Amino acid sequence: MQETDPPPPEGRVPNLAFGGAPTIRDVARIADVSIGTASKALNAGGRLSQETRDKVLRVAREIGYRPNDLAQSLHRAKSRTIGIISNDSFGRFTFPIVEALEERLAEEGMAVFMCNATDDPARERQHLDQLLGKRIDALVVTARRADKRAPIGPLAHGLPVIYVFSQADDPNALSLLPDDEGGAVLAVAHLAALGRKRIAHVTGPEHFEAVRLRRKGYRSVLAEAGLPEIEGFYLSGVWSEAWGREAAARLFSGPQTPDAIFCGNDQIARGACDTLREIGLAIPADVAIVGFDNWDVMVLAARPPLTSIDMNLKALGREAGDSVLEMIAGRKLSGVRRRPCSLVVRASSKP
Amino acid sequence: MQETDPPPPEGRVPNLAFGGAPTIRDVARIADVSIGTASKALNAGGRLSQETRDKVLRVAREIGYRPNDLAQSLHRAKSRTIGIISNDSFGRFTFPIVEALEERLAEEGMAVFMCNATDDPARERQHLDQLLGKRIDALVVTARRADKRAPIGPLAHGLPVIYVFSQADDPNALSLLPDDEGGAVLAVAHLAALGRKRIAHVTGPEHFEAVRLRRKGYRSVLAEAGLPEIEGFYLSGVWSEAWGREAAARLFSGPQTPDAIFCGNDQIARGACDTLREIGLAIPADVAIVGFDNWDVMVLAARPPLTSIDMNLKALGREAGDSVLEMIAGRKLSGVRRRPCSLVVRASSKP
DNA sequence: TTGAAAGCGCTAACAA
DNA sequence: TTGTTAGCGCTTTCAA
Repeated sequence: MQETDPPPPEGRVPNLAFGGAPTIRDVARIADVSIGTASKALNAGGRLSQETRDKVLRVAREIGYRPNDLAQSLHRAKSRTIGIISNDSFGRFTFPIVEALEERLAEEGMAVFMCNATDDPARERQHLDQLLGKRIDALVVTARRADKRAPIGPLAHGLPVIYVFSQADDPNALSLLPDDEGGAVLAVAHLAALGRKRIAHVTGPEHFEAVRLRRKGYRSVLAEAGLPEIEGFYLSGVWSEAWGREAAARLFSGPQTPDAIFCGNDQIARGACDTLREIGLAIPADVAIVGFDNWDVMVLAARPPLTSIDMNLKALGREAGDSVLEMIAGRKLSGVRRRPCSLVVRASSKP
Repeated sequence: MQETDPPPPEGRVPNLAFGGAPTIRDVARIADVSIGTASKALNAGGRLSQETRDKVLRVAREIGYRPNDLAQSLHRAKSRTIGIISNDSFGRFTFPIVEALEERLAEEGMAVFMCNATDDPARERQHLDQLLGKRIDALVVTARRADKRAPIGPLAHGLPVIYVFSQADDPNALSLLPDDEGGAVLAVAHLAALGRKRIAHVTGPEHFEAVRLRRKGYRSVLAEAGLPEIEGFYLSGVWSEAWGREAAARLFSGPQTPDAIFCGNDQIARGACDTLREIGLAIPADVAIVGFDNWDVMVLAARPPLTSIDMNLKALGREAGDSVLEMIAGRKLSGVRRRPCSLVVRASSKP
């Protein structure tokens, strides 16, 4: 490779290491100062004549010098790098989180190694090992999981670990999660405020903690508003449109029919809408609908567009970034933190 | 932090660097050999007595020694790390690619830095700079882009760069893309083989190269099959269900009506299905539909489930991984490579 | 104000 | 078979 490349400008012969990236030694040699002086100039520290400083900086710019973070890290015993292990294949939920987290850390000059383990413990183990080798400063574990997971490990002594959108069976760990129960409360309270009296809840599989929490929120609002929990108005199934369609059909074939449905996700909500329209019921006039996730592709394409609960995953990711930085700075954080959801009102529940 | 942690087992005092991670020096000291010997034992090289080798390995395991990749990289002048810059916010298309790429590289013990630039040149520049500092061995640029992008740069001398699902105005670069034209040919040929004679094409905005290529494929099949290009049967709009619904309505209000529609993506296809069903047309009996992307959420929820073209993005990502490895090994690769799509037949076009 | 040198953790060439 | 040492690129202390 080196042979076929054109010679570097000005006849200088850079180091061959790392694709010929110039080192501080090169800078020092060309600027005709010592390495120590060059370092001082480049790091804007210490006492140095303006002249020397300028000369060094000019040379550095000219030859395209970029300090080698590997060497810096080695010296500082900090890699300024973190690892993320995902078990969701970086899916729909993990993405916004990771994106915001990466953005937050990039602001501080930290970089992110991303690893996908897809729920395979062996791969998780292998990735973790690799990350430890890279001497990451912190580890973030994320996943779309039904329930608590086994804590990751064993890890380096004192390595900060944060579980986001995921929760570990470890009292010393920090978990960041959306407040599913609060989100459900927002949704159902909204429907109740609309004057709806017969509110049904169609949701996903109960082995998801989120399903249980949202149901809890649903029930608490009913109780508080003095609304009845009607037999057959709670339906647990799967996270699909097909289930939403089926569940809606079931609801409207019973002795009592709802005037509002709170759905466990947007796909279910959209399915429900389709069935209602086919039955000839008007949304929201006859039945108001609220979904969960605020997934643009679903809520906007549904007819009518869906009111939904937004889990504010980007905010969650950003906060995870903040926590990572705090923990790297030495603070010990632990416990489960649940962050508020928000209600986004659209036509499916417009008053 | 160090004070509050329990003392390490067996009263040993590990180094304080990198959170107290043991070094090869620790291993050597405890195993009572020289550092060189320890290194030889750990790297399974050189001549060494089995006894010494075993002793070193045992100690290493006991104290949880993991070589410091930073130091290794510094020495080897190879970071065994690559960077990915995405401009798609790691969206629906980028994800499977990145996932497969990461998986492929992880097999070779390489790690991946992920950076999201969301089409902001300043952030892209900043990320690139950071990655160069990390001395990545190669760079992958990915995006959901309408058209060719400006080549990334300036970069380190000789750094391999690969554009995936993205294309740069740089003849020396390697681009990996799905074969949009070929995918369209698959779709339309399938419809023609079903005996359909009046095939329409509803698609996205023409400033997407993919739209132009797919139209080209569509036309070539029509020409080859001796089918007419009927006035008003090509409709370019946006990538949404709403446009699919509208376009279908338009198609069926004209003087001539199609017996098949090839859609530029699955959302358009799904929208078209909805309109057809409302008009009272049977799919595929009256009108056969084929989508593009094979996006599970769409194709499975549509009624009927959609036949679609799969861009095989995971394969693309894996191949990108292979290319990265080749280029790191020194091979120069360049040019635009388009990889085949495949046809996935479902009810919307079942014979 | 500038230079010299030690050391971060590791590998590899050479010496013993 | 094992030990010693130089050096990867950088920062930092100490000396000049």
